[in-house]
Amino acid sequence: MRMPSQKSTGTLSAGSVQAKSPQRARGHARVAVLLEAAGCEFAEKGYDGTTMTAIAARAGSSIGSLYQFFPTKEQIAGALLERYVNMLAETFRKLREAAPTLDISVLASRLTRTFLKFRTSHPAFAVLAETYGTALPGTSSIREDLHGGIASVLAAMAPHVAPAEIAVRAAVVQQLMKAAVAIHGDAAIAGRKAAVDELEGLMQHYLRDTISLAG
Amino acid sequence: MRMPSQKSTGTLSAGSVQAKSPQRARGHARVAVLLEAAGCEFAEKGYDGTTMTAIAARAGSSIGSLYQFFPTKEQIAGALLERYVNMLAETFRKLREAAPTLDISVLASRLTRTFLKFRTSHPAFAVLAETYGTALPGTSSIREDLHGGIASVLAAMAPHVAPAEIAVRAAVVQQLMKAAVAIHGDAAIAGRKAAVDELEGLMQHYLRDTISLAG
Amino acid sequence: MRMPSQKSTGTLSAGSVQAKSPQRARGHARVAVLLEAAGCEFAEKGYDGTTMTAIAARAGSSIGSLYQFFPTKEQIAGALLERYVNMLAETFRKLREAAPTLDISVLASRLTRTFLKFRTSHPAFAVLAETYGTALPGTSSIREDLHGGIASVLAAMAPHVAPAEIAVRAAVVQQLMKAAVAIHGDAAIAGRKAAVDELEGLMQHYLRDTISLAG
Amino acid sequence: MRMPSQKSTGTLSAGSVQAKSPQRARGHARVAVLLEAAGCEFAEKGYDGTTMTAIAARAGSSIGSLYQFFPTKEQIAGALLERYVNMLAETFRKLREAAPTLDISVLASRLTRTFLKFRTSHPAFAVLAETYGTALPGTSSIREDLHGGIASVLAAMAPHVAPAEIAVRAAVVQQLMKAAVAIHGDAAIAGRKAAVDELEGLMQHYLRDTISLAG
DNA sequence: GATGAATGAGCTTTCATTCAT
DNA sequence: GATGAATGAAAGCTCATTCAT
Repeated sequence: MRMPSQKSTGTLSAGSVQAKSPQRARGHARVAVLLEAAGCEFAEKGYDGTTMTAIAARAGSSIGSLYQFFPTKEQIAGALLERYVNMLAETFRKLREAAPTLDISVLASRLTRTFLKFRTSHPAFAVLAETYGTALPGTSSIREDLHGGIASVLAAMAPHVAPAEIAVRAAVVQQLMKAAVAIHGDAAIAGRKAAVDELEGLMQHYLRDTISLAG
Repeated sequence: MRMPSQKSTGTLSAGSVQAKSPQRARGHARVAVLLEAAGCEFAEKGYDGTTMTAIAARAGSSIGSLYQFFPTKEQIAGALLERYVNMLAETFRKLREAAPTLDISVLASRLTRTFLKFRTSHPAFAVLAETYGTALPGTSSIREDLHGGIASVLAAMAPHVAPAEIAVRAAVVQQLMKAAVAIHGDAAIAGRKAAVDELEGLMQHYLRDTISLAG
Repeated sequence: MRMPSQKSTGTLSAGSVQAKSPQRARGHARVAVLLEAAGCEFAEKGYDGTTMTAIAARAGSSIGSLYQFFPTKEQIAGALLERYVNMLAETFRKLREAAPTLDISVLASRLTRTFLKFRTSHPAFAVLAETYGTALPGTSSIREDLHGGIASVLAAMAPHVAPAEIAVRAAVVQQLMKAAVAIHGDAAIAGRKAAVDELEGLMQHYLRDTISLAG
Repeated sequence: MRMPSQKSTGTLSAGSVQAKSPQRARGHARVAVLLEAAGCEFAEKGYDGTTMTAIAARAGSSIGSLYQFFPTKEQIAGALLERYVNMLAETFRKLREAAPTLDISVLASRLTRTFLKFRTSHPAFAVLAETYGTALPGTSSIREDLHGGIASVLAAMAPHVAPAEIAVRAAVVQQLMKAAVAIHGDAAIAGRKAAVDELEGLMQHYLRDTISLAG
């Protein structure tokens, strides 16, 4: 494992992850291709197993071009993760808006499946969240972002429940979502479809229980 | 990530992982110290971040000595993992024996907490399970071992339920256990203790539901 | 210019420059060869122009071997410089002991020529002293070491002169010595031999002037 | 140290260093800004430590713009050096004209201090002179230019002394001037002001000695 | 068996220089 | 002419593994 010379804070402060943003059309296109390639590499080889050379090669770029936009391996991971986090935030925003009108069974299904779909179509997310998920204590992390998104959905679903309680419940829901992903991704399980359904049922049960809480 | 020149199979064939079982007491002691050191390093630095040199140094041995017992980095991880798996198997064996006489609430608590304790006292397990958890398709993995252990406990708890159904339920229980660990380990969550309790309640609910299944 | 990741203090604290000192006969031999090769490379190409690869190649070693004993380029330079500083210190020690009995003209000659000989037979010294000579403010540097050596000789020569005055005179003598080296090394000067003699005369004049100071 | 792919001669052929003399005022201004920026960078980071990108950025230009005026890094150094050499030549010219009417003590002071001032206000000069000072044998160098300037002053001061002798004396004076700079720049020396005064005294002594030579 | 030295492929990163718009 | 993207050789450094004593 190689570390960049300039020690980073260990945080992925969404916003200014890229050191040098492209100023020409060609640059923007190149950045997109590079991020795409990086996503594939991270998904296939893991963070440490991915080399900058491989990313550049997969993107059809030279190594120098890669470094023009992403001066460290950490930063390309950060840019990718930022993108994913934004997508997830958007997803949760929509879910939150729809939550008040949704049947609990539908909401449970959405919570279980949406994340599952996301992870399936963006396999690098798991790798990067794992690598950068455990940020330094006191730092905002992906886990917290997710937790906040889920909490907002739960709050929309059960507006009378106290925020502190919502926070606890959101943490549990978050883990149920991860559990669904894990089961889905585990090829070894014969009845994994059935298992995901079970988890959805558990989610439904838990959501109903949450709603039934006194304000 | 550094790879040995002669490509390995990538599998951790549990059983005969150690290349040379030490015949003498000296050897046994050395192996124990080395594994202990490796466990600490893996837990602190991750698999890729751990170097053979660091393991040897931490164990007070020379690099040559380390290689005498564990010819590759993979094998030292394998030996450690094997050890952990055996400990877990033993835990599940005891739980299985006790299961028929245990109250569901107690069993739910045991399932939730035992794994949690184990992961806390053996932090390297998570790292190694993560690294070698997703083995090549068709290979026996830690996940399967765990799954089997849990299934045996569930079978002892609910003998009348069909094996196929037990397998599905075991997968879900396994994820609930992981969820408990994740929540416990996440320092950012304020009410993490409450969240673990919630999960335990969910576990209990799920176990009761499992027992209530028709045979 | 490439910088080591672990920022150094910028100081060459003589004593613990090498990270890993050899513990076997073969190691000692290798270290000697490596230092010799490094000296040649630094002398020929300058500090920045010298590559670790080139040093290893010149020493007939692999790059890994070089890094086993000198983990950074800075450290190999430091080890070399330390060696040179020790040699110079020894030279000045001898000169200091002889100073009381020496004729001024002889001492002037010694001061002028000895340094000149040293620089000629250790051409890397100039390069390294130049590179590391300007240490951070408040840090002991080669220049200071030299200054101290010269001051001790002057003090032995003129024991009645105040230390503060000696310090000033030593600084001037030091520059006269450097001047001799510079002239000697400058091939473009036709009468460089004559010029060195002139400088020696100047040195003699200055030493006499120093002795004639009131205590 | 990075070298261009097409090997250069390594020489700084003073005179036509700039590849494209700007025809317009805009260009002249741009060149001045670029040289100014380059001077700062060289002074702060050294020759190898300075990057073309950094120069362009400091000048508020793009890298492409920089290369339009200075096709290589070497050439920008050359242009800067040429400028410095011209300034020094001018200084010496004035000094030579004034020399016949000047008191020796004043001349000694001028020689000692002028160079000192120059180096202080143009810190990049030292860096570049160091880097390109040791040119290939047979090439005109900064040292020679300086030497010539000093010799002309000495010749004006002591017209009856033979040119060969003047050359030797000029070399010594040149080193005394450098010595003054070195002492002045060395912050570690407590009594550096006193030391510079000493050197000035030595210079005076030497100039008088030069004048007293038989023709 | 124990030890430390040796090896070298491969990694991240830099930067002078060239190109296309 | 001005700008920023593209290029790739080369540098410092790491570390799993092998060897010799």
